[in-house]
Amino acid sequence: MERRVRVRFAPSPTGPLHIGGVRTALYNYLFARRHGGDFILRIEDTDSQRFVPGAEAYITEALKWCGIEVDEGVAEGGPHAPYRQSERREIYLKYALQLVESGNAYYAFDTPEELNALRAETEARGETFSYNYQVRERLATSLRLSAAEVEERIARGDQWVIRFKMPEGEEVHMRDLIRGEVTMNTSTLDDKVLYKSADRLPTYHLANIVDDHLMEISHVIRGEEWLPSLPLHYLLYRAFGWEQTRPEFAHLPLLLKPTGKGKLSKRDGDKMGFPVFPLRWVSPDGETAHGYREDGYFPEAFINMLALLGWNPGTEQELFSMQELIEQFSLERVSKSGARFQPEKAQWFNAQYMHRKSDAELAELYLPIAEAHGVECSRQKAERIVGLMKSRATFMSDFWELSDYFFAAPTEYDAKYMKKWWKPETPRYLAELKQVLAGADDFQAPVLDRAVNEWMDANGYPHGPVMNAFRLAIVGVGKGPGMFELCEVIGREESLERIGRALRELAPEA
RNA sequence: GGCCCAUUCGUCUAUCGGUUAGGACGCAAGAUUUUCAUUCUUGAAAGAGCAGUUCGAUUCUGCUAUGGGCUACCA
Repeated sequence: MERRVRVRFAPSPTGPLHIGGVRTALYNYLFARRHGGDFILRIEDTDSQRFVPGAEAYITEALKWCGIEVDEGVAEGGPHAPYRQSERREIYLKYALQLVESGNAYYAFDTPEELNALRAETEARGETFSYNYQVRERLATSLRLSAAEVEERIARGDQWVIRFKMPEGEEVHMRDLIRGEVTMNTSTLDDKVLYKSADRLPTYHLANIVDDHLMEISHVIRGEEWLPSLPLHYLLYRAFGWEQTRPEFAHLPLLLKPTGKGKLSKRDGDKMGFPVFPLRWVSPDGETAHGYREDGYFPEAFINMLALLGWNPGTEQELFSMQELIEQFSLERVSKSGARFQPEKAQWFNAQYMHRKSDAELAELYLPIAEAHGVECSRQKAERIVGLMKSRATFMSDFWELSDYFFAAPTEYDAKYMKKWWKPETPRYLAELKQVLAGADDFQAPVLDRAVNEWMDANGYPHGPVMNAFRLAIVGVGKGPGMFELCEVIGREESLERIGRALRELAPEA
C-alpha cells in the first residue's frame, strides 16, 4: 500500500528565512507536487528565547512571493491544526511522560549553572563533556533519585527537564534517500533534552517526531545539519512504537557562504554584494538586509536558480518554470555535496527571464519607474521602450538609466565618442540629415531607414560617420537601440530638436 | 578533540567500469549589431593524493589530505 506523500517545511521563526531555507521549502514543495501529495507549513517556535516578532509573517510572505503554495499550515488551517508548535504545548508533555514511563527517558534536575560548571570542569581536564550513559547515574536524575524524591522536587517547583536515555553501544542503521545507508553508534551520542519545565515546551527533537507522526508526514526533507541527530530521531520512533510509519529521510546538501568558509548563515547579510534573503528584512532593532524581491529579481528567476543549486535534471535544460520543475524533480538527482552559489549566475537567470517576458508585462512594471522619475509615459510608449531595451537590462531597476534619453535630450556628449566621430564635415551631415528627417513621409522606423539610407547613398556619404554622429546628437553616448526605432519613439519634433541642439552646442561657429 | 557527511574546470554540474570527461555561469577571441546590449561561433579551464580490486578506473574499496556539518534546557 502506497502511503500518501505528505511533507512539511518546518522553519523556526528566529529571523528571516534565508535562501537555504527557501530551497529546502522549494524541494519539499516540488516533491509534494510531483507525487500529488501535501505540503505543510509548520512553525517550530519551541525556543521562546530566540523568537523574533515578524519572522513568521516574513516566512509566509516569502513563500508566497516564490510561488510555493501551502496546503496545510498556520494560515491555511487543516486537519491537524494547530500548526504552530507553541499552540500544541499540551500535546508534547504527554508524549514525554510516556517515554519516561516506558524507561526511554528520565527526569533531570541539573540547573544550567551546574551543567556549565560540570562542563567547564570536564574541559579543564582536557575532556569533552557529554551528558550520557557515563554520567547520568551520578547526576540529579530520576535514574538515581527515588520516586518519592523526584515527586517531591517536582512538587516544590524545582526546574526539571526530560532527557532521552540514549542506549549504550548500539549501532543504528539508517537510510537517507540522498546518501544511502548511514550507521552511527549510540555511544557517541548524548542524552538530549526532550522537554523543559521552564517554558513547558519540548525541544526540537521531541516536537519534531511527535508532530511528524501526528501529521502523518511521509518524507522528511531537511538540511544536512540534521543528519547527526537522525539516530536520535530513529530511536524516538522506536521508543514510541511508531517504526511502521516512520517517514523516509532526505538530508539536503548545505548552501555554503559565497566566499570564505562555512555554511551560509543569516548573519552573512548583504555584505557580499547580493542578498541572502528572499525579501528585504528589517529586524526589530532596525537593522535591514537586502532581499531578492526588492533588488529586482523576478521570483521565477530566483526559484529557477535555487532549484538548480543542488539538483539537476540530468539534461542540459537550464530554464524551468515551476510546473516543469514539479514534473522533473526527484530526490535521486539531488547532489551530495554543499554548493556555493554565484551571484553572476543569479543575475544571468534574471536576465534570461527579463528577455523572455512580454513587452506588456514589462511595461506594467516600467510605468511606475517612469512616474517616479517625473516623466509622462503612455503605456504604448512604455511597451516600445521596454521592447527596445530589455536585452540590455538585467533588473527592472536598470531600465531608467538605460532609457532616460527617451524622455530628455542629452545634457552632455560623451567625450570619447565625440573624439572618434565628430569631424569637420559632421555638422554638414547633421544639417542635411535634419532636413531628410523633416521631410520623411511618415515618422516610422522603416520609412526613416529607407529615406536616410537613400540620402547617404545618393550623396556618397559614408554610413559610419553619419550614423554615429546621428547617435551622438540624439543620445549623447555610444550605445542604445537602433536610431530609427529610437527616433520613432521620441517623435519627429523631438528628433529634429535634438539634432538642432547638437549643432548649436557642438558646432556653434557653423 | 570526537562523530558523521562530502570531494570532477574558478563556480554550479553531467558521467551510474571502457567518453577526445559533456553542459552552464564567468573569462578571452571572432562574427553579427553602421553604437551598445542581445544572439551566434570558437578558446582557455577539472577527475585532491596514494594504494588496492579489475583486462580496464573519474566511477568500486581502503588510507591520507581537504572542505563541511554536528557535538546547547537552539533549531
